[in-house]
Amino acid sequence: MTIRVYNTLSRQKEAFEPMTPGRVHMYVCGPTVYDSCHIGHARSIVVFDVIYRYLMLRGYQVVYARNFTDVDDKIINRANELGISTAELAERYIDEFHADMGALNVKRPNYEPKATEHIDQIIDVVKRLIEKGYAYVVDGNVFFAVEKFNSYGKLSGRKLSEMEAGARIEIDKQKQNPMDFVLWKASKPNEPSWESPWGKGRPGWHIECSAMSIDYLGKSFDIHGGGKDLIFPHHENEIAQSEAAFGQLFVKYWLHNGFVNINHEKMSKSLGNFLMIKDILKAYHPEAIRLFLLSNHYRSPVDFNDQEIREASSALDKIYTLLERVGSVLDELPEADESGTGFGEKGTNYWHLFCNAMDDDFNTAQGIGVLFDAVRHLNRVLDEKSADPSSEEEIQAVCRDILNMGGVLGLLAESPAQYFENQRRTVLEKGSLDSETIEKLVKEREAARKAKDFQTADKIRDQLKEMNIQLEDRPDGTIWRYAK
RNA sequence: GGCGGCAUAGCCAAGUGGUAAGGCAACGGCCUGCAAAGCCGAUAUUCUCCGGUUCGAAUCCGGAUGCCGCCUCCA
Repeated sequence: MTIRVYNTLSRQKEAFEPMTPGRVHMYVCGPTVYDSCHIGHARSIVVFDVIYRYLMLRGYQVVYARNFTDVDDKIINRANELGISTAELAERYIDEFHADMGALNVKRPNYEPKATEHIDQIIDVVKRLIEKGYAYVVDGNVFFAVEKFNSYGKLSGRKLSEMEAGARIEIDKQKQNPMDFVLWKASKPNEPSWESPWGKGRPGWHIECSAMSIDYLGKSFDIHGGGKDLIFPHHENEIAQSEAAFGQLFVKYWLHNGFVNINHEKMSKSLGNFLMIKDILKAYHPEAIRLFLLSNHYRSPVDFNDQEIREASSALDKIYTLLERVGSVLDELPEADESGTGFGEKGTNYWHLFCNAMDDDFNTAQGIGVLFDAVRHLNRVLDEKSADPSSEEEIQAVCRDILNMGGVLGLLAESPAQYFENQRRTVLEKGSLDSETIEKLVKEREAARKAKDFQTADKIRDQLKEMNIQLEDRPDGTIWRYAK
């Protein structure tokens, strides 16, 4: 089985064949650290996190780099507003980013380079572009001359002539062509700046990604990812710079994720509807957010709203409920197999179906369908277990599959006990009840039931239900959980 | 104006030529003192509409309608 990926460059799915067999070098555009991360960032990062996990599981040795843009206009403006340095501002939001991503169970890339720590490499690329005649200097600014690069527009499918016709950008008189973009920006007073052959300045936005990806992954590498909005101009310009400077293919596969809308509207500053990750995490389990984000194919747009995220939460409950059931039957849950060999013969049919889905352009939505098929299968086996104690092996195998799928998706990282305990704690924090009161009521009801006083028992249950507490009578006692 | 995408049950969603996955919700049955959880079942004769290609189309082609994105900082 080969993995097939949709390549923005060719506008079709292609067989995935890394440049070096067995090794994958990938780069994803990370955030500009001037503000908190929103759900849109989360999608991009979670999607590529899953791709990263899956490639490793398929046995590839993956080198993954994701940058921080820590110097640009927005950062400078924000730092000035707050009266702190750009470095302090960047550090603050990098820390926050790591906290958010940690909560979302995102694996750290091998490298997380910052633009400001790669000024030498950036200057080096700019120099090279000037030497080769692709760039020109005007008053301490260095611009890339798009007309000199023949295949400019190949990623976004635009032609220079057409773009000029429709261009509504303010024309910069320093530019030879309105579409030329800045590689090195002369600094104004009181702006962070670095010495360069063209005077004090700072890097343009696009050049950092070229310089850093090349530095960590090579002049040609396999996968470059990011949000769809980065196709033009950011990635188009990265290609132009990199290929002009080094005369070789920059990136083999370009992958772009779709947007997150909020209540059917685009997230935008004018609407003020940015949903920050840290705020969503206050109300919902991080894995519910992941499950929600991965329920649609990564290239499609997805709409974030209360109903959707609640549904994802219910779906996640269903999986953890199953794991809890398994835990009550087996001595311990099987270990997920993250060694990368789990792909071979060990898995059952569910695991292979899941891999088939993932092989098809990382179709997590389909994969999640397989996951739920496995959940239903296992619930059925558990229902019938009393009649057939020899089913333990099957339970082990399917459960391991479920945990393996969870491992790829970055889900099911908690034990069921932890998961439900956290959920109960959240309910208690929100509500006016404390666990002692609940336990007391549960005991009273238990006593009433024993005395066959079902009227009283049901009254207590209804009373708790009104406070979003659902009772569940099990053979080994009554438990309570959050009622959706 | 240029480029691109999408339209599948009440909602979300997978499915790119072989006869409609999965989740949530609701309904019937099993289980239960009753519930809950879980399982089983029935739910789209049909995939926005109109044409065409084909033995066969949600899937390919043409057209229509509707919605959305990018072209400006943006994941």
